[in-house]
Amino acid sequence: MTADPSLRNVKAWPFEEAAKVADRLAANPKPEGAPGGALFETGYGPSGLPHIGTFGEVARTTWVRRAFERITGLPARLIAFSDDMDGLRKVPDNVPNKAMLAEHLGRPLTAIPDPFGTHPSFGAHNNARLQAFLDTFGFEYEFASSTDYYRGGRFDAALLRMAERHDAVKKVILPTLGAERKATYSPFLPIHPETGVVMQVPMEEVRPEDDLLVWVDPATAKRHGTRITGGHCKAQWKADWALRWFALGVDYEMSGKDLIDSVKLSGQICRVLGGTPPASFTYELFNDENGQKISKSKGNGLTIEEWLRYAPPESLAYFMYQSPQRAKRLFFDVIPRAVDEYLGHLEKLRVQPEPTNPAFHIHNGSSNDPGSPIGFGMLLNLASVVNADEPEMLWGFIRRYAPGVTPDSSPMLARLVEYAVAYFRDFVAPTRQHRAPSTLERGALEDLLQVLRSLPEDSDAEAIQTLLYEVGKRHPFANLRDWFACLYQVLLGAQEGPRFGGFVALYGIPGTIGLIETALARGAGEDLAPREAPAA
RNA sequence: GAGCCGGUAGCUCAGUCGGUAGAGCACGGGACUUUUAAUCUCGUGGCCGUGGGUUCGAGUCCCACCCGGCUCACCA
Repeated sequence: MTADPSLRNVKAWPFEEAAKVADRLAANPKPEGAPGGALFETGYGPSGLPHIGTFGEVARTTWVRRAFERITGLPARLIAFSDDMDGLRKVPDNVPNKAMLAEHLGRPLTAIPDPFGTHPSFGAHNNARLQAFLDTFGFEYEFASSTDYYRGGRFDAALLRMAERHDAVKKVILPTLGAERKATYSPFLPIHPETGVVMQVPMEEVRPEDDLLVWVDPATAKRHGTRITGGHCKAQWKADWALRWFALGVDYEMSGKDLIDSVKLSGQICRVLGGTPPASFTYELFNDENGQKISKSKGNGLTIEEWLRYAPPESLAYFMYQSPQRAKRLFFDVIPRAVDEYLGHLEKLRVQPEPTNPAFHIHNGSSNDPGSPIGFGMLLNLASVVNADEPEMLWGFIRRYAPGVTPDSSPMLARLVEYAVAYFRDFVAPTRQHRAPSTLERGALEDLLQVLRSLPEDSDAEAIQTLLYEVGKRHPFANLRDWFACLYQVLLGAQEGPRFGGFVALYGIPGTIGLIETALARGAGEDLAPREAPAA
């Protein structure tokens, strides 16, 4: 890609961030022989599974990466770094074989059998889950395992440097700790040679010249000597981050605001080691619809599975693009708007690619996706109106609204129709209240039933509509509006609805007959099973 | 205690380089419709948290304060 330095002035945060990376790289050139270009990192905790925030972080980092490539014309790599050598602190509650895991507490995740039995270790299992997750979205990245890096010696030189400057490293961290933790703190966490546990103990001696850590097991009072290099110890969190930045030459890493202090302290340690910390970017965390924090126990907020059940991943990417440094509320109601705003930007991108356009970043520069001639908000309304429990119901109405539009000509619309139907099934249908018909209405419905039964199945909407009026007029409704209200409320469980002739034509005469029979049976006192409510 | 974000229409939010205040929803009128929905159209609605400062001019930049939310101070 050819460099376009003018892009660094584009008022879009990925370009602003990329300019920071370019400046950092210019001021801190890679050493001779090292791969050129910039290194971007995203990191993952050891025990958690990928979630909506994981998606956001990788998507956002990717946008900065691409912007960097456009500005500088230089290559850029993204490593997804898994801290899989970390000790297991507690047994997660969403896994099998908890008793087995409990026996391995404190050991590196890669040294613990996989409770699912599908991978060589628990760490390998989680790593595979992470990669599978990232792969479903087509992210480009290089996976990095902390354990592999430690054992493979990729951190050895940096570890020895940290040993040489052990006191200075401790001096960064100690002032931030309480008295209790201060007494036991060490940037080095040796792996216990007998138990395999990642030890949090003070170092008696740190001897870089001998590649040796000397420490005492508090449980046995036994002295141990552990090699610094080769994966026999790992670094404690903030030191570990700094070590990684220093050893790999990371140029850019973003993180949530909960890590502001860690970024600061790890940066200081990185400098103590003789490196320059990466350009950093702090994003805000998401809240629920009431502006409250999202907690798994409360179940508030929104999972990525929920989002992707009701809207395309591009709309989630767009949501993530928007104001990453503002605390945004993440709950169901933001989805339709995100979809429609995304569609708007997609349309503009197709016509004229502009680097300030969010869709420019989401689609890496351009797209010829024709988008959707109908907005998502409208589709959701329509789905409710026409009782769209099947895509074909929506398509029937779409064909009349936008003639010539088909799933082939508008693949995006075809996807949105599926999402709208899912929305209707999960959120609208369960709220429908089918009331029983009055005596008057019962008579009219029975009349309609006879009429429909004698009607050809391919009767068109207008013909059916005419018959509906005739049936309504045959019965003493105060006005015809009441007749149609009866149809919506008794047959569909809704207060309002579509022109009923059109509905019957699409829903099918046999289907409509079924609706009426069900309603009459309900009115006769039969106890029908309520529609099953979805898990919200 | 330290730090981050926010406060703009009834609600949810946008507001670019400082230049007459915007959208969606809601509400009201109209069109379409064989008196029914979606849809389309027009409209009502603002001390831009408060006070100061810079400026010819501030929602926007600076300072102070008030209110709300979140995060970190154990681990990662």
